[in-house]
Amino acid sequence: MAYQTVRSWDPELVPTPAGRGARPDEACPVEVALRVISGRWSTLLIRELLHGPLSYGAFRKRLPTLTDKVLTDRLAELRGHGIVERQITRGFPSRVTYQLTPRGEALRPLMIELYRTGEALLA
Amino acid sequence: MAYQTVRSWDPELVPTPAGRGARPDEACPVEVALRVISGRWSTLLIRELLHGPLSYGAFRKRLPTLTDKVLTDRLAELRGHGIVERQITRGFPSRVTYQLTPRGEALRPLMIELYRTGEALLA
DNA sequence: CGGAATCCTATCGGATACTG
DNA sequence: CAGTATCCGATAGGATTCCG
Repeated sequence: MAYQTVRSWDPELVPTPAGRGARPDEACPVEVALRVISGRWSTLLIRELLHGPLSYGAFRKRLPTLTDKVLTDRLAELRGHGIVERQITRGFPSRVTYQLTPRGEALRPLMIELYRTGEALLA
Repeated sequence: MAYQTVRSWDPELVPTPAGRGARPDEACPVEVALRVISGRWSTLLIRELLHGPLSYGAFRKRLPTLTDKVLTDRLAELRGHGIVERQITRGFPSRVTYQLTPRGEALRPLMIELYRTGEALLA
C-alpha cells in the first residue's frame, strides 16, 4: 500500500468544486471574474461607469489617450459579458450612453478589494 | 462662462489620487494587484501555495499539464513580485520548496473576493 | 530532481484612416 | 457625434530539447 498526501481544500478559499481544477478553466469562478475585468483599460472603463453612465464622447474626454478602436473593443467585450449596456435615445441629436447592468454593479466590491490589496502591496 | 460637469470620486472606490489616472498606470493600486495575479496559471499557483509550501515536482504533479517553461516563468515572476520565496535545503537530496511570503498571504482576501464575484456572475 | 534555452504561433492593443 | 476597417509590432505562453 502506497502513501499519498491528500490535500484538503480551504473551504473559505475554494468553497465549491468549480474552483478545484488542475488546469486553467473557463468555469472556475476566479477566472470568470478575472476575465470580465481583464484587458488593458477595462478597469478604467469600469471605474468610470461605477460613477455613473457615460456617452462614447465622454469616455474619450475623460480618457484622452484611449483610441477609438480599443474603446470600441472594450465596450463590446463588456457588453458581451453582460456588464455594460447601451442606451440609445432617439431624436436630434440621438444620444448614446453606456451604463453598468446590475451584474456590472456587482463588480464594485471586487474593485474595492483590488484597490485595497494593491495599496497593501505598495506599502 | 462655460459649464463643466466635475465628477467627484467615490471615496470608497477610489480613496487616493493614485487610482485617479486617465490612463493605464503601473502605480495604480488596482493595476498593482492585478499585475501580481495576472497571467495564465498564476492564480492556480497562488491557490496551491495558499494551502502550503510546495516543491517544484509537487507543482508538476498537482498541475500535470503545466509545462516546465511556464512553471519556471511564473515562479520567477511571483518571486520578482515578492509574493513567493524559495527555500533550499542542502543535503541528499537537496530539497527545494516554494512558499508564500507575508505579502503573498495578503492576497488571500482578494482571491476569496474573486471567487465570490465569479460565482455571482455565473448565477 | 529542478530547472534553462530555443523556437513558434496566436492574440492583443496601438496607429491610422475612413464612415453614416 | 459615434463609431468601422486595416495594418502591424510586441508579447505571452505552449512544445520541445537539453543540462547539472
